[in-house]
Amino acid sequence: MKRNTWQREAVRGALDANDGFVSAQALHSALHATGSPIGLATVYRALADLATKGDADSLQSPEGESLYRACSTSKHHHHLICRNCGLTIEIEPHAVEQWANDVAAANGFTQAEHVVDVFGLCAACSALAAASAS
Amino acid sequence: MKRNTWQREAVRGALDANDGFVSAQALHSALHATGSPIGLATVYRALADLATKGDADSLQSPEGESLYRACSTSKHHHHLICRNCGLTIEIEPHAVEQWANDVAAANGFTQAEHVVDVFGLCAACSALAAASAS
DNA sequence: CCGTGATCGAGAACACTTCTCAAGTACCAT
DNA sequence: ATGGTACTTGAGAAGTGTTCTCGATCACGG
Repeated sequence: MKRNTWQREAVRGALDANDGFVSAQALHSALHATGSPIGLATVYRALADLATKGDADSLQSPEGESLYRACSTSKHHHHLICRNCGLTIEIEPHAVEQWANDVAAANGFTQAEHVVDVFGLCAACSALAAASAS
Repeated sequence: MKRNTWQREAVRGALDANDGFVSAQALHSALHATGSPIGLATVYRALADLATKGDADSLQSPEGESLYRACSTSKHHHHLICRNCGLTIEIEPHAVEQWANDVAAANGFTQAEHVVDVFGLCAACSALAAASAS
């Protein structure tokens, strides 16, 4: 039995308000900044729940943090993430899905899951990088 | 200036002796098991160095550990990893490389890097899972 | 063989996440 | 509306993995 608490709503709201991936800690800070006395443990729980229900994506940042993002669809999909500004674009990798399954099957693997995320610099950040590099 | 110490050799050796990805902690334990009094900090340092020089791959396990693997080639490639036994197969994702670049370019991204790893159950572990599930 | 300074190692320090448990409270039935 | 129940919360402790500190050590060049 799941209850509807304002804390859960707050977490979901904070996640929705954010375009890119955010860490649990950042989300907690953000919520506190708005005056919510929500606890860190609760944020983690809420995020875990959202991720489980498919309402949020989670991935590991290279630094080892767990990052979360509101997910408009619970369908399987992947991301194109700007390394600099965090801008995230959802992508639909039909080809990759197929490929991953093929590769897995060819090697006798079952229950294949794949981690496919593309990191790069978005157009804006690319321009900035080029400018500062010159 | 880099020195050649037996500790570094030991770490590299232990990594080579292993087929799949291993955690830094596991590597440290393995080394201790062989009698090396090597320190955990040193293992981390050596692994970080190897990864930096391109002699080792590193990736984050879903649990957040850093996993390392000796890398025969410093060429870009990906992995098919058994979730159960750790068996790792290197795969050559021509199609995916192309796709990743296309997607990145289509969205104005530059310097695209991608994380493409497929997790699953290898043939042997699949059989085991099926047997225990029934 | 010596001196220098990079490296080692044990443990402390850190960051992130999960767990504990008493107190609070949303929900259902009445 | 009221009461009971048990899920949820929150503060801090605990746990885990990684990095840092710093004196001691040891590889390497001379």
